Amino acid sequence: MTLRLFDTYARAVRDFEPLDPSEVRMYACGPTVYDYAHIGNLRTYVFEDILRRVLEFNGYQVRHVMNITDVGHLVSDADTGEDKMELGARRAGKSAWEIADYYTQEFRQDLNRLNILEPTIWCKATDHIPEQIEMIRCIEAKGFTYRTSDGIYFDTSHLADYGHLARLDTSGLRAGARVDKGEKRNPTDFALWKFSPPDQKRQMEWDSPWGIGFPGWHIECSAMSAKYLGTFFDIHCGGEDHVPVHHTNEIAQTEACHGTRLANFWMHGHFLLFEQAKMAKSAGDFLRTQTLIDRGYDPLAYRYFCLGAHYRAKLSFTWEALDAAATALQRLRTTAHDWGQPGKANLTYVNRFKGQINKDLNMPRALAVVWELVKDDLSPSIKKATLLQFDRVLGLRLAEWQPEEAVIPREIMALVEEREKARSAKQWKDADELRERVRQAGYEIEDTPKGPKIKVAKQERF
RNA sequence: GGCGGCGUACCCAAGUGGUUAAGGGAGAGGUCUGCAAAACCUCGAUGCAGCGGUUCGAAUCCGCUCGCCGCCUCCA
Repeated sequence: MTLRLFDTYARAVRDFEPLDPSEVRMYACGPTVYDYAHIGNLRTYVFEDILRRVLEFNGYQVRHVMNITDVGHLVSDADTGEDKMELGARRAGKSAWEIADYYTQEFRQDLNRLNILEPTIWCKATDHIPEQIEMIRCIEAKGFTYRTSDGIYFDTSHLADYGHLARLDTSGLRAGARVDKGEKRNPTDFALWKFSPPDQKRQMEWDSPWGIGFPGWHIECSAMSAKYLGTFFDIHCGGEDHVPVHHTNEIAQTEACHGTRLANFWMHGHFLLFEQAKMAKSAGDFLRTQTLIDRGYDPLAYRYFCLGAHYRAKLSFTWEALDAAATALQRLRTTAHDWGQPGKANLTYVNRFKGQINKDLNMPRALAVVWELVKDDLSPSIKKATLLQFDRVLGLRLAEWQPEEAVIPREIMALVEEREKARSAKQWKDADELRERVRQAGYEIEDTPKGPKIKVAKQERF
């Protein structure tokens, strides 16, 4: 069964064939660690995680590289703004290095909460300054650079097919219409190396053949991916917003230096919408995994929610939809738990599931197969084993889930016992009154053949 | 202004030319229960923003209209 993936470069779904049969090499653009990640950012990492798991499900070994951008990402892409790291540091009254460490750890916690597998290799931009300088020298030697008063720039007019990934119509771009072009020769030119301001000592700066300064944003990905994956690898992915600038420029740099378009497949996750607009850090509502936890949600409910939509479609976040996901996930967990020990997986179902995930990661359809399995009258042990196979891709931690043993306060237990006495005496009115008192205290009584079960009442969320 | 995309039931969302328009949640009815809850069963869009067109056949292709969003500014 062939794995088919959408390639932004070709604007088409293509059969996936690894360049090297022994290992699939993928690079995913990581975070700029100057602030927390919001759940919109994290949707893209969920998509990349699914991609990786689907590759592994297909039997490939995956070398997954992710960068940490801890320098050089300017506030404005006109290459004129302040470095986000320096800005974040000043705002927090800490050093840029401390800020980077802090938000890197927070990001890794987010990944863990969403059961996103960590990359095989993490790489920080600041750990690879020599590699970046070397690549800029390479680009310079091939004649693609020029110098301005504030840095070394890439001359995009030297590349005949610059912007192909984004289908950029460079002649139609209105130079300087919204952004001051500065000393740039072409509106699409971008900085490879920025000089430190002459009157100012930056926290992050390095010596280079061109002067003291720091690398531009795009060069780190080209340089580090070349180091860890080679100059032409299988898949490069990121958010859809990276298509027109960041990935376009990565390709330009690599084409100039190595003569390849960097990756065989370019894949992009689409935005999460919140109140009909893309979730943005600038807008007030900035939801994080911690926000969800504070509201009483398991972060994996958000993961399940993401699986309900195709990665190449915008997804509207609503609390009602997250509730739906949380409920569905909980049902899946309890049902699977009740199935007991896994036996042998059902191959027909596994193949149907695989058919969906291999169709450009059609997770909504894959979930439909999941629910069909749940309702099927196969034996519980077969269903359990089959579902656990699915979970290698779904990543919902279904195998390790256990019903929560809530700690019930003694006074609540006393009320429950009292109610049991009333019930055995068939004093229904008293029993119902006691149930109500327990509910007022925030607990629900569920009568089962084995006696009453007490749970923490579901929170009202609105 | 230019370019790209979207509009499917109460909510989220598959489906992109051909059997009865996936799935989840909510809701309604039912089974069970002293009552509830949970669970299970059943139901749910004769229609896919609107209007035209192409076709034996369209949610799916084309045109127009309306509404929304993204990119061209930092951005997952």
